[in-house]
Amino acid sequence: MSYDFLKIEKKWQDYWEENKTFECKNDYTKPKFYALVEFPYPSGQGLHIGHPRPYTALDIVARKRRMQGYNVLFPMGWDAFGLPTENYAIQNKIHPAKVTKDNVEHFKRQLKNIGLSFDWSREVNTTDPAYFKWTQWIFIQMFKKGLAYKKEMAVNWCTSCKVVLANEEVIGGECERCSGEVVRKVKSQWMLKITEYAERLINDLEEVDYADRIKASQINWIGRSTGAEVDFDTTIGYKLSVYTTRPDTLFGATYMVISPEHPLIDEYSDKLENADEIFKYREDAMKKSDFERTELNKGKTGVELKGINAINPVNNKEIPIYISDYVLMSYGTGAIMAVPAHDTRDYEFAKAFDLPIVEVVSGGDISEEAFIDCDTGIMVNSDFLNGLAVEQAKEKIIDWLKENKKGEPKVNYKLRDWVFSRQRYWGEPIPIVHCDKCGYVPLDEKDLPLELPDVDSYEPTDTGESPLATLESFINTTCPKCGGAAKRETDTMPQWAGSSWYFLRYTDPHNSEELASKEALKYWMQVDWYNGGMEHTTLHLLYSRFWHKFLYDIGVVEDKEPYARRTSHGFILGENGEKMSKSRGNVINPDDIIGEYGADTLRLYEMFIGDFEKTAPWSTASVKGCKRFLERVWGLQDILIDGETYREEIETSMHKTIKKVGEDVEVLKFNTAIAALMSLINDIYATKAINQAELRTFLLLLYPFAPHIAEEIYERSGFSGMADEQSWPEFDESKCTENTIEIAIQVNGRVRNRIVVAADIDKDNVIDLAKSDEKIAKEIAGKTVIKEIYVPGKLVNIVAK
RNA sequence: GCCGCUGUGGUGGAAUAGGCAGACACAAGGGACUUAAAAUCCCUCGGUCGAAUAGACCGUACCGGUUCAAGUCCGGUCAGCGGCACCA
Repeated sequence: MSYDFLKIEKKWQDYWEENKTFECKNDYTKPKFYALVEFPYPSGQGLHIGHPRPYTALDIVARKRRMQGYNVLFPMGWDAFGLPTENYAIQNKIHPAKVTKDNVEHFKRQLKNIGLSFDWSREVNTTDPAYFKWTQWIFIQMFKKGLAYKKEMAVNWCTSCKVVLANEEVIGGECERCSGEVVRKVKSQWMLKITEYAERLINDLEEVDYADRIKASQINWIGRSTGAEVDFDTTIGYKLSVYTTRPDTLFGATYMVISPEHPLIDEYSDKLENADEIFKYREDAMKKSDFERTELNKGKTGVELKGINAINPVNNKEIPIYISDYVLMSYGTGAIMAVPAHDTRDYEFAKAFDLPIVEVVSGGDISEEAFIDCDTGIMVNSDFLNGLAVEQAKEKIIDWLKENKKGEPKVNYKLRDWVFSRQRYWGEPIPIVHCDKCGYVPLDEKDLPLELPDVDSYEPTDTGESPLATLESFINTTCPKCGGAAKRETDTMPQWAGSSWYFLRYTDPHNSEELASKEALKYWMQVDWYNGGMEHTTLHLLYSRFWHKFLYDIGVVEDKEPYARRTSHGFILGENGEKMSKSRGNVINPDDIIGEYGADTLRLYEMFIGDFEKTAPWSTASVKGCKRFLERVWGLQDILIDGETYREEIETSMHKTIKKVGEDVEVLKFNTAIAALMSLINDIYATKAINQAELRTFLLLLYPFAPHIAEEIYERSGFSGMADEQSWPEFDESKCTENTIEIAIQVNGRVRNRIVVAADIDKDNVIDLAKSDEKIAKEIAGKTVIKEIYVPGKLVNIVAK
């Protein structure tokens, strides 16, 4: 009987579906485990070979947890709003809902072919009105709390997608999705005040178990810095505030710079002697995209504000003010004090405009470059700060600023509010109307969901308006507050909206009264283990933490943080080590691999390919190794003998492997767990037999990794019940070590021989044995032994001179 | 520039908390079986010297240090990957 994987896999997949094997119990008395993988965007291309890697990993965890007695929630759904679907719909003149439905079906079939143990009864879809009703509901709650607001602002506009992008979606001046050119455009946009949560988003990372690299990049992205806001008087009476992280260098501030958008320019244009020149500079700067403005190695440009000077508060010296595009309106106050001696950019600007450079921290050579080092410098040319170290000077100057009412300590963040509107069709409609009398008014909650209307054309418009804006019947409505005529918001939400809370919906997906019941949320949350891509660290992961914290604040959820543990997988690259893509011609289709080698082989290979957290190149040749292993597993049936306890010659191997596999799964070392199973099967074949007790344990260890073959052999061997209902095997620590061990004997750190000794031998005995060994005796003859080291179970080192 | 990560055989990768480097695989070579091929099984497989499965030396990007002992710790250098980037 050969290993007919196609037949076996089909058989068990059908069985699991018919018997609803993986639907989790609504038994809230059992211990729970919530395993979560990021739900995919169901693109037209179908499943990518990268998808099964994280899915299989948590499938292994989920299956193991079920065997360990947990009530496991391992759900799956669809993050289905999005541009590719909309674009496909436009090109092919099919409704995006239909495209979505087809793609979902395709994805679902592919996922089922991998044998993942998802609870499909809890499937969610972000484009389902019954789902996005609650996305809209959350938005309205945010609006009511003042966290959603509309603002006229310069935004990132993708000229190709014809849509506004969040800062997070702009990569090196290009659109994250289509690589199209991104320019600045002033538009009125819905914004979410994520900045209000910046501090908590950093601080609460201490409460969760995320991989360090994930925490680090979130902290980096939020970009907290501490310093002071300092007020400078000007010769026209305007108070010019700046933010600085180096208030200690205040005596070195020899000029100031404001950003081109700074309100001072319009307010006091009549005082400017060179207003024309300044307005011209501003116009040029506004035309450029953020990327152009911040492009590397660009020389500093700017124009002096003639007719206005600033006054340095610490020494009352008059200093000039410049306008320059290296100062951004969106950070701090949009103005800076320039300390050229101790800031690289200011240094560069001062050199270009021949401005004075005054050293206030000694220790560098300011004739060569700005001196930045805060740790070693001593204050000079700074009156009452002279002689202090930088840190002391910071404290002292802040005290001085407070006393003299010239400034105060201040914390700043790089994080900006989240641009939340998109001018596209295929997204959640924003449930707000604009009434001339009442302003922006949210829909009544009983009128949710606000569904997408049917339109003839989903085409984006060059005017920057949503396709919905052309639909009079949709736009014109009545104000929920006053009943008067009002107009609907026509922008839709970004793709990140639906994924910001989907993990909550899984706990109670069919609830029509609430986003999920209190009991379900209380029982299932937090997510115990969430795995997803590194690329979502500063987008989805941060956004969903923000939403969850908001829901915590309004009493919907009980935990401050949604995810107790977050891990990240590496990408799978093409065989040539490059990113897989159609244009490179190195795409591997999971369906092909399953057809040729089977789902169990695919699962095993994706886990065996390398360190789970690192990228790994695909190798079809190596897939065969995993297939061979499963063939050998199948072959165990031919050498099966009777026996209800482990045979002596294999006992230690059995116990060691149970321990190793169990531990490795918990720390993402799936590759070495599989290696351990391979070693065990090699040991078993070396004995030319396997007994029933051994086979049963082996199958249970294999089951989470390769469930179809494990279940099949389990059944054929006549063991009771199903593999997935059995308890995870246990090991006996005392049986994990051999009775006798081989230890290495080193002389002066070099291995000279190996001897076999009893495992529990003591130091004196083993060293006597080592020294009496013929080779070792020869090595140390005529020398004085200085030191004798015994590392139990490993080696002896004799140091001799 | 800043933050994070990585550097080990022909390849993917192992190596608890400093203790025998190269587990487990892939590829390659040799052999068995076969009319033949595939599959399977057995053997070899870091380098140099060597007839050797005797033995010795070298070897975890590079230079140095700590230690009885370093892939692992410390200091420095180089290379690559990812992220951020005129953030004051």
